[in-house]
Amino acid sequence: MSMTAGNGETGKGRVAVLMPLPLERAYDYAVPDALAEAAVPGAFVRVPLSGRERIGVVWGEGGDDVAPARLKPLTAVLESPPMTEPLRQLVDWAADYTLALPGAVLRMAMSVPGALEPAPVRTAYRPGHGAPPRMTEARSQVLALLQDGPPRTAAEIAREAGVGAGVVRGLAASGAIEAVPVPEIAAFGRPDAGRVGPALSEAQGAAAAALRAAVANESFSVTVLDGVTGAGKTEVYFEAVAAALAAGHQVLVMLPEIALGAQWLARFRARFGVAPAVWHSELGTRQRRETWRAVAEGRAQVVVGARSALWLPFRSLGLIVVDEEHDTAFKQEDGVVYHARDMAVVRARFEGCACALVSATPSLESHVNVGSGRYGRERLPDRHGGALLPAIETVDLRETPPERGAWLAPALRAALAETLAAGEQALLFLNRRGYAPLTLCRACGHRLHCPHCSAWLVEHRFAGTIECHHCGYRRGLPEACPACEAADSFVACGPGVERLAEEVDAAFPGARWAVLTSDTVQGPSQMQTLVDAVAAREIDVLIGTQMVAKGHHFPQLTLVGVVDADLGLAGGDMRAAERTYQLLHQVGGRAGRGGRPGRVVLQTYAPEHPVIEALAAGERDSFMAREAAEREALGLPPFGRLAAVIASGPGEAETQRAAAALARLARAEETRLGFQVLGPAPAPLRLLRGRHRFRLLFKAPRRVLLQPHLRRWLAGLERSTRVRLQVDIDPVSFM
DNA sequence: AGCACGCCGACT
DNA sequence: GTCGGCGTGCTC
Repeated sequence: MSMTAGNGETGKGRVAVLMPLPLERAYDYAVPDALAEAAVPGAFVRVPLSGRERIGVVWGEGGDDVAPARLKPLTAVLESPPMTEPLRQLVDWAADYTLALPGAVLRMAMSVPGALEPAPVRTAYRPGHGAPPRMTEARSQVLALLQDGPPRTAAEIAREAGVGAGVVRGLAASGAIEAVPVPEIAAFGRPDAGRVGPALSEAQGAAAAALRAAVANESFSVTVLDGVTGAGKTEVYFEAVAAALAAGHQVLVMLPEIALGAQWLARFRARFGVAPAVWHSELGTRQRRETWRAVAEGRAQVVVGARSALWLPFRSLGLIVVDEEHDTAFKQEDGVVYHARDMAVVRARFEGCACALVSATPSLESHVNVGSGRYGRERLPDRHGGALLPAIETVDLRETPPERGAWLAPALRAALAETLAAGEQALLFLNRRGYAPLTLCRACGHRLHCPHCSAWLVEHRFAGTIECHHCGYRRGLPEACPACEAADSFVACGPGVERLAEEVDAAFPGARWAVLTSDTVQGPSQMQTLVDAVAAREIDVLIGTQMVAKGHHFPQLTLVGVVDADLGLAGGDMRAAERTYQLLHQVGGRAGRGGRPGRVVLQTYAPEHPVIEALAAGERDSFMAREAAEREALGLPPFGRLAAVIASGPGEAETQRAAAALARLARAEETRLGFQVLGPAPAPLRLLRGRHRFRLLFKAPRRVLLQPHLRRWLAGLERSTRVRLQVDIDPVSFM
């Protein structure tokens, strides 16, 4: 039930209401006297907007620029707990920082259909007083089921008793079971903070104590928890989770979606006795609604989720954990462009709580923040439980190349043979989906490219298709070359995971292999099936893209072969080296757990590259220091500021004109402001989904803020309305 | 985001 | 002569 305005009562007050719509600002509404008390800042309210009712949030005092006569009154204040001040501050801050419309940011914090309506009432059944005219096997099963346990819905009864829906209907009609309304309130187990955790090593104990102290402070702090894969970081931050729970606070744990699997949940359950609430893109509407409500009402105490969990309506956060902190999946690239790790730190600041950034390979940003003293750091030096770190070898492909038409060099083949002979498991890592990255016509050299993007089509031989990896375009491999009409003339160039599987199959007959990519594994449940198959030793060789690198542990795996260690370095953006280091380190971390020493073989054409040398020597800190020095010299983040603007539109010329016009506006003030404007240049993906794209890059010293000027220029820019301008503050991708 | 208003092609 | 395409503009 919600409070509703009585007839014609109009109070004198007015409030600003922000709506989850792409509007420039909050709109003012009159507050009827009857609602004055309930319409506090943060309250969810129902308001009229262009003839429809909308739900918005009271954002503050109204202004005086809209004439009182034009104001419409609030129609209702909803029962839902008001949005807390820290979350409202975060919405404002994020909109200001990313140049997004505040309403667009607010949408992320309340885009849960139905969550603000009263909990729907479902019809459940319990044993009634009547007796069915005729007793059947199915009917007695239903009655027996309902004798114990709570009332259940018709669908639940049918499923649990293994009977048809008609049986339930018949019993209800006869009065043998009785309908009762049950509000839809999902139960979330209370994690037991008092349970005794696993024994911690000395280093773990020290790190856990530091994190517990940070939580106990009940004030903003950021701690980087830095430890190699298998060092037991999760158990350490679980201690901080326990401390926050014991103090009566909620906890948010953010993970890249792909790492949010059964393994993590099982560890949580082992520590706290129940499963946490989970939040990710695959959640159904009902679960979303129930979880959102449970978080807002404080019934869900720990939420583990992907980046969108950042916007959940926690009442009282005591700790935010960002696990795999370095992962670029935390950067949202469409809609509101933001980095969930950075935004998590900001939320912790507004909430006045502790934040832990967890990684085996912390981002350069975190390294620098530790160095400057802004963040604390706890290190875990060793693999917990005595497992040895893997030995890393490099194979110089210039000296010992694979056979023609093969992609595994002799050394890696030999290592694979040894591993298989020993009855152990191996992982081959290649960050390329499909059969081959490029398919061309042997007769005329024509390359198959996407009709909507400036990208090659990738052959997926297992599926019998060619696909664009950027827009989802897909078709069968043509019989004849579209250019010269030669038949059966296509030839695959370069390796993809499918081609690798073919090679493994030919070289090691009888070896059981599986390919793990986003094509073969669609969601958490399929991932779990595969992880279980590996654990059950039903698979000898796992062949995968970066999906294998994250979050899943394969205890029997003793060999990791990186087929093309140079792959990530080719693009050459400022984070290429850092990212490659993180990815390969993480892949290597899959090897040799559970007591067996692991072995990592890196195939490379550039063994002298700093990334490869650092990986082979295990010299992470000096590598990161070098990277930092390089970025500092160039004035790049985190030492300087960077913003990218992508202009995109259906027409190439008008798109370029808009980008050029923005560059002109900015260049007029370049010197005065200390900016550097680069571009416009065609984006690496110059055509995406039928839109032409041009990039501009704005660089500034750290002390200069880019946003106010960008905002000014964008507002004054004359352009075709077909051209969209997307701002990306602190860009991660340079495509 | 919706939804209405407003000017140019293929239908009864 | 109309129905309907979606470009443009507005919502307190």
